[in-house]
Amino acid sequence: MKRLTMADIAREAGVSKGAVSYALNGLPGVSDKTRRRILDIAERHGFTPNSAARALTGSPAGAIGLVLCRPARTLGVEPFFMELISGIEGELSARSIALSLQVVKDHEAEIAVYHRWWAERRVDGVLVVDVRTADARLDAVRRLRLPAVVIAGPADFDGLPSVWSDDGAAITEAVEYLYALGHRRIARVGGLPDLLHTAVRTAAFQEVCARLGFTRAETVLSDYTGEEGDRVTRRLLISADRPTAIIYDNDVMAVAGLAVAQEMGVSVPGELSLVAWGGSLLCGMVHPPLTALTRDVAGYGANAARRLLTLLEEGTVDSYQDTTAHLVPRGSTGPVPSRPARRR
Amino acid sequence: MKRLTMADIAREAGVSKGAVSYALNGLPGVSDKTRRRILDIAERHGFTPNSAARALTGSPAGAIGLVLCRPARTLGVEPFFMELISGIEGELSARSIALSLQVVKDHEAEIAVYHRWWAERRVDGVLVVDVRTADARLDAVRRLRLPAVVIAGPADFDGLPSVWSDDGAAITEAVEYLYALGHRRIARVGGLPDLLHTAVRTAAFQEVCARLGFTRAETVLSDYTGEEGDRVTRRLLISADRPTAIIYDNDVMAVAGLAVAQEMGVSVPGELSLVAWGGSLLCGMVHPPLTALTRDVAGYGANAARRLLTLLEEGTVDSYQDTTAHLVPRGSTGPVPSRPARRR
DNA sequence: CTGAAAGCGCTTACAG
DNA sequence: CTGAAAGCGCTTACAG
Repeated sequence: MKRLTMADIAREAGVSKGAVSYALNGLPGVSDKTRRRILDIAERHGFTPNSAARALTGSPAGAIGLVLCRPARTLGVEPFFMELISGIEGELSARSIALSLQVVKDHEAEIAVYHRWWAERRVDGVLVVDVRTADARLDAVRRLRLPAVVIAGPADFDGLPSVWSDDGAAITEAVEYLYALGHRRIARVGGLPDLLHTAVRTAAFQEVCARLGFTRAETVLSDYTGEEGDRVTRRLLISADRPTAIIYDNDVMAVAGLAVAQEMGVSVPGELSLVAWGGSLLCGMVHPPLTALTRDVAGYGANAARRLLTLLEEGTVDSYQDTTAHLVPRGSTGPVPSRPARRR
Repeated sequence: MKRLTMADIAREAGVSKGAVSYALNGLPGVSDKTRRRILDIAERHGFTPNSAARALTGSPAGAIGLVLCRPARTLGVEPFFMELISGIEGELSARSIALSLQVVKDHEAEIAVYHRWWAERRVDGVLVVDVRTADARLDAVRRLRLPAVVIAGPADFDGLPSVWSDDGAAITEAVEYLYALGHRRIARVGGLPDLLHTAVRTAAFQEVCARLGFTRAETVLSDYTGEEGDRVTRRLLISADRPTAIIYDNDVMAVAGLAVAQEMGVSVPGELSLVAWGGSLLCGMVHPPLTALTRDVAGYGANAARRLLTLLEEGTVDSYQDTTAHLVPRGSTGPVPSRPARRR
C-alpha cells in the first residue's frame, strides 16, 4: 500500500495543501463545500497525516509517557499497574493519543528517559507514579517544563498538579472497623518505605490506633512482594502476643499472608482477621475471600489521564482528589475470638 | 531549558549540520578529530536529535507497537501481559526504542490502530499477541507491509515470522505426570476458545489422554477469569464422577479453582490435584502452592522483541521456538486417593 | 475564501 | 574530508 500525503489529497481535490490542512484540522480558511469534499476524499483513502511531520511543526506529538520504576518480576503480579494503564488507555485511545511505556530500574534512569522524551519531543506530557517523600523526578520534570500530572498526594508538588486519593481516611475506616469487631492487637504490613503514600498510611494508622487505644499496633514495612508478605506474616504469627488482625498495603501480600495462616493452621477469620489494600479481583479469588480497601484503579488512571490532557490543552489544571478507597467486607474478617489467641 | 538542534551543535563546533549528522550517526564523512569534538559538544549539552525530524526523513520512528485486545478488568489480574511487557521493555529500552501500547476492545479496532500507526509512521513494527485460529489482523499487517512478529505457534503465518513455545509438549508432560500419580479421571479448564494456543492445547490434551486410556478426560473452555475458574470448577466438583485432577490454562483460574475446593471441603491434594498454567509468582503465593507449567514469560517477550528488531534491521528473520514450559511440582498435586472420591 | 511560500530539524545525495 | 542544498510532510503566516 502506498502511503498518501496531503499533497495527494490536495491534487485529487484540486486544491492546495494548505486547504487540505485547514479542512482536516477544522480551521477556518476553506468553504464548507470544499471542506466536505476534502474530508470525503481523505476518508475514502483512510488518510491520516504523518505524525512526524505534524510534530515537526510544533504540533503536539500525540503521545503521553508513563515510566514504571519497579523490578520486572514484581510488575507482573501487581495488578495495580495494569489496571491503571487500562484506565489511562481508555481516555487516550478515544482521542487517538498514544501511550509510551518504559520500564526502568531506578530514578536516575527514569530522569534520563524524561530528558530524552523532552529533547526528542516524543511525548507531550507524562504521568508520574510511585512518588517518594523525596523525589528527584519531580524537580526534573519541572526543570524541563515537561507537562506532568503526579499520581500521588496529598501534598503540594510545587506547581505540579496531582490526582490523589485519601489513603489516610481509608485506613482509618479499616482500623475503626476492626476495633468495632473487638480487635485490640493489630499489625500492618506496609509497602515500600520511601513511597509517599506509605508514609501517609503509616501516619494515619498510628494516629487512629493511638486514639482508639490499641494494646498493640505495629507497622512493619515491606516491599509489596508475595515473598515478603509471607515472611513478615510468619514473623507476626509466631510472636508472643500475636495480633488478631493484620492490614496489608496491597493485595499480593495479603494473599500471601492468608496462605501462611492456612499453612500454620491459624483459622481466618476465626483466629485472625485480614484486610487487603487494593480492589483487584485477586481478593475475591481466594478462600476465604479477602476483606479489602477497594477503589476503582482504572478510574483513577482515567482521571489522571484526563487531567493531563486538560493541562496540555489549557496550559493549567487543578489537582483533583479522587474517591477514597472504601472497605468491602468479605470473609477474611470477623469478631475477635473470645478465648485468648493460642500461643505457640 | 532550551531545546538544542543540530544547527546549534554545528555552530558551536564550527562545522555544517551535515557533519554533525554524520558524526552522531557514526557515518563516514568527518575526520576522527572533528567527530570527537562534535560528540563531546553533543554529550555536554545532552543533545538528542528530534525524533520527528528523523522520522520525517525516512529514518525509523524508533518505536514499536503492542496492541492488547482484552477487557480492561481482566488485564489487571492476568500477570502474563505485564510480564511479557517487562521482557519486551528490557530489550527495547537498552536501545532507547519506545514501546507504544494500546488497549482495544476488538480486532476491528486493533486493525484500525495498525492502519493509523502505519499511516502516521508512528511505529517501525508491531508484536501481535493472542492470535486466533482465524485472525484478520495477520492479513491486515501483511497488506500494510507493517513489519510484525507473531507471538504464537506452531503455525505457518504465511510470511510473518513468529516466536512460539510448544504448549502441546508441555501439557502432555503434565498429563503423563498425573497419570503416573494414578489419576484416571481428569479435566482441563481451557482458555478462550478462539485462541490458537487453546486449540493446540486441546488437541494435545485429547491425544495424550486417549493414548494413556483415561476413564474421563474432558476439556471445558472458559475465559481466563477468576469468576469462570470458580464456576467451572464448582460444576466439575459436583458432577457425579468427579475428576481427581484438574489442569487450568492459566494461573488466575487455578487460584480460583483452589478456593472453590477449599470452600467445598475438598482437600487439595488429598482428594484433588490441581495444575496451573503460567509461572507467575501467584502460584507460589497460595496454600498449598500450585504445581504449574511454568515458563519464563519475560524472556519470551524479550525474544520476540529481539526478533522484531532483527527483522527491522535485516529485513527478514526466522521464526523461533522458545523453550517449552516445564512442570514445577508443588503442593497441589499428589497421588490419587485409594478410596473412591466422596460423592455429593 | 484560496494559493504560494517559508519553515520545523533532520538526512543524504551532490559538488567542491 | 567538508559544505551547501534539496527534500521529508506537514502548518501557518502572508498575499491575493
